[in-house]
Amino acid sequence: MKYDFKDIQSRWQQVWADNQTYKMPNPGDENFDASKPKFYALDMFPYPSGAGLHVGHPLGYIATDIVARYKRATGHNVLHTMGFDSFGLPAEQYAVETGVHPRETTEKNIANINRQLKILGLGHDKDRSVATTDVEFYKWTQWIFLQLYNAYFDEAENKARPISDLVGKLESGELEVTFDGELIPVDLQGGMAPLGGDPIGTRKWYELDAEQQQNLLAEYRLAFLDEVPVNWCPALGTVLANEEVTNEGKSDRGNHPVYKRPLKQWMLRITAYCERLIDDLDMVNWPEPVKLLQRNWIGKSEGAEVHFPLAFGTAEDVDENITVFTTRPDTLFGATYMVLAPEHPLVDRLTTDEQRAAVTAYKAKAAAKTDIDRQNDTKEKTGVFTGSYALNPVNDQKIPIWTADYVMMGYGTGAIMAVPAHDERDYEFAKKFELPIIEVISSPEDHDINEAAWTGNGVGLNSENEEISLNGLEVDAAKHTIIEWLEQRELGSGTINYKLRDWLFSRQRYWGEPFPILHGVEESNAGQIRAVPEDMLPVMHPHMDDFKPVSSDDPDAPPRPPLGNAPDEWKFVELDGQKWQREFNTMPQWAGSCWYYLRYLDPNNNERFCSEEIEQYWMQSQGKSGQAACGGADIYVGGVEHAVLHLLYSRFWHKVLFDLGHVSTPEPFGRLFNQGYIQAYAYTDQRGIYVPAEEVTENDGKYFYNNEEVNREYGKMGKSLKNSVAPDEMCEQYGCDTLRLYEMYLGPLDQSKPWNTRDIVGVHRFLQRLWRNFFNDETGEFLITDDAPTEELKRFTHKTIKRVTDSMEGMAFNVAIAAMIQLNNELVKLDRTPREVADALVRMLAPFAPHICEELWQKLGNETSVTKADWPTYDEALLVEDTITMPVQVNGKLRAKITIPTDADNAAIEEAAKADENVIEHITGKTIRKVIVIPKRLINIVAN
RNA sequence: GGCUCCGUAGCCCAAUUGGCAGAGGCAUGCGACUUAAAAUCGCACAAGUGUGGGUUCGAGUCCCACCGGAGCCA
Repeated sequence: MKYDFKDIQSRWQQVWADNQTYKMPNPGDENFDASKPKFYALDMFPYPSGAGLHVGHPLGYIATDIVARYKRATGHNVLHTMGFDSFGLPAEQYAVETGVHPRETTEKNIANINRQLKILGLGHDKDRSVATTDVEFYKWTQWIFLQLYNAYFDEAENKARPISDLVGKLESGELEVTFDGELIPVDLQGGMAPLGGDPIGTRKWYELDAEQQQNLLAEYRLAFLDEVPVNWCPALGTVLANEEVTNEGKSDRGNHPVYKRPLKQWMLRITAYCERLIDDLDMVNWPEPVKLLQRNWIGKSEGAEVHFPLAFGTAEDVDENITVFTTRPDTLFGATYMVLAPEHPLVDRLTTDEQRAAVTAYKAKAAAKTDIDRQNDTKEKTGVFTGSYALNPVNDQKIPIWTADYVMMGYGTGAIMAVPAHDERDYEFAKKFELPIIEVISSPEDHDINEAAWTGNGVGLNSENEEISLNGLEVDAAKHTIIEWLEQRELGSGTINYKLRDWLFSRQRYWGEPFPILHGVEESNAGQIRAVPEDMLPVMHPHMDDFKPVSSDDPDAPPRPPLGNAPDEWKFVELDGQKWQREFNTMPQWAGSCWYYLRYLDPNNNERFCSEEIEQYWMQSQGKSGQAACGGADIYVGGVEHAVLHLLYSRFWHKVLFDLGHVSTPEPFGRLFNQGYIQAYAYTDQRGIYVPAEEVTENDGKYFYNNEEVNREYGKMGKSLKNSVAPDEMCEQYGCDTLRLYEMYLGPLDQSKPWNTRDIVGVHRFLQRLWRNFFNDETGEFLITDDAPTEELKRFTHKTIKRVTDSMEGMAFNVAIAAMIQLNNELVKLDRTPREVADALVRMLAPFAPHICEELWQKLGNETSVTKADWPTYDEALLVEDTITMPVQVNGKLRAKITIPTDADNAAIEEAAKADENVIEHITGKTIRKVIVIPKRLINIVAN
């Protein structure tokens, strides 16, 4: 009776499916045991690619599955399922090429991946699975978008609130509006606050017309339309996210040119949350590198805004200021010129007639460049003098104003003060255009300011006016001093700036969530925007035969989203007697993944995206050790490539939902774990093109494909390197228990490691040996005995339980497996396997290899499933030995080993050590300076 | 270029977190089974921890510099 993994595997998978073994009821459901603590095990859900899964994908899924099973065994209610991030470009591209509806392609791919996942024997609650393309799912994605649309960020409370609250405050007169659109609180008791009247003047809400009111609210909504420079790819007919644009400024797909162009787009005001997104990282149990990446991505920098008075042309009289943001206000005395981005609205006004032609030409040239090109440090700096000057507010020096494309409109204020002595880009620019370089921070002796800028620390020099001096001050002290002075003189102020931009949220695509937004198209509602009423959600996709976006070679051609070609019945809606046109943009792929983990909790709820009671049970920390205080999923496993985008976007959405009272925790993912990549050898031919790795043969250390020698490389497994190994084949050959074990046995989960198909046989042999410890291969005789194990084996078993338990807690699955192999190897030496040991081993191995363990569990005579079995416990008393062997060192070198009672005190240990012959030999004639005794570890005698 | 992480037997990895460098697996060698091979089983084999310095009674582990690899940002 051999170990027949195929039979065992298919039999038990069927039983589990029939019995709904992995179904997890919710609070309020039948069979829900409220006395158990909860555990929410979450995977980053996959995009259902047509290529299917390779062995790298399930690495995290298997790990999460093992954790989930372990937590069930240790008495938790465990929520564990898997869904699909199924909107996205490939299905749409396929639709463009073939006319097959993306939904059809998507569903086919999902079915294929579900088939692959099924083979792995993952214990998912299938009834909780969702796909972001499900109508019932994206209904709520649209609903959440409307929550954002109908909310604003209250700076005073540092949280989002319904926009109706803002309207209320405006209507009551609590807030008034300046002509800049800023909101000013009015002291209702004392009337207008500032004595002498307000120079700017304010208006009350009722003084604004409907359009002004709408525009004002748009300035505050968390979802808003704005004209921003975007990556516009006319050939694909869509805007692209930054990560979809290559370093060469071409589209990731198709290699078409991408241009920066201002377009009216939906934006999400994630920048309002910068501070909280940074601060709350302190609450989550995440890998430090990921926290660091998020902090850097948000990019908080403290600096100053400084107002520079402008002199138009050569005129001396100044009537306007320009504000720049700088992180180095301490270098203000070294500002020798200013630069405006070519798009800056002041450029035209500042340009003198003599410079007009040059500036206009330069602006056109800059507009044709990509951002990437403009930021590229290696490219030579370009720029043009506008003919106008500004005054440096610290010393009233007249400094020229230039326009140059190394300054971006999107960062800060689109204008900089240039300090060539202490900024590399400014330095290069100044050298090229022969602008003055004034050193204001001391540099080390070996640094020559005539050769390069000094960007490091130092003390101030050449920095004083009649009122202040920064000379001799360290950088930080100088910053504080100058900011204080600027604030006193109203020449500027200390500010905080963030690198993070608002989130560009619209795409010109078909296969994304349609926006629940309507635009007025009649005379009576022209220019108005309104939300689709909640009871009319979801806004479904229109039926279309042609999915092609309208592409063009002309960079100035307007975007024509595919939904614009939808039939009129879809495009136009009549509401309250007015005609409205639907929004034609769709949401980006990130939208659904921002909240899918909440839908898993309550996937069939028609009333709400998730019931409050259920959300609270699964998301809130119950104060168990290991749970993050901020609540959220108890473990979230995924690749580090989502460190910023997905994880930042979903934290943002979650916080908005939290502020508005829809969820009860400030963070979505209490604990994050990044699994490493699975890597494999890849091979390139003479042209540098990757060839299929599985068809490469080795001969004498050289590698051949089609009899041609190929070059061996190494990298992340995937389609692009043609080095994928499919899990299906591995399961076919060795069974999924072996595959699951091997993936975990490769090495630490968080490290990248190479896949070696030839190594897999090692863990397969382990399972075969395990099987033979239960059955005689030839006779089929059951080898389990009720006789008690020897004392020694009993101790070893308990030590193993401890090792495995500790390893499970630390996610060190490779170590846990090694410990079980060892215990199993001990059993191999025996004729019969004691039931007590077999029982513990099967319980421990079950999370890793559930199929074989279920089979063995039944053979041991159990009537319930091994998936319901408790985790074994160990007896502390059995871990302690009576005697212990301790190494004895003399001057740090190992000289002897002594065996002594475990409970011997330090004096006894020392005495025993000094009595050893070899030790005596090494200390004779020397003076003992010190004796270090570490109980149960070692003795070190220091003598000379 | 900046930041982060990682370098332990031929290969993948352990090492109670500063305490005897080796648990496990692969490969290799020998042996058993077999007509033979595969599969399976048994036994054996191996490095002083990338390099150089420092702290310490004691360093794979902590600190500094360098070398090599991976990732993120520019």
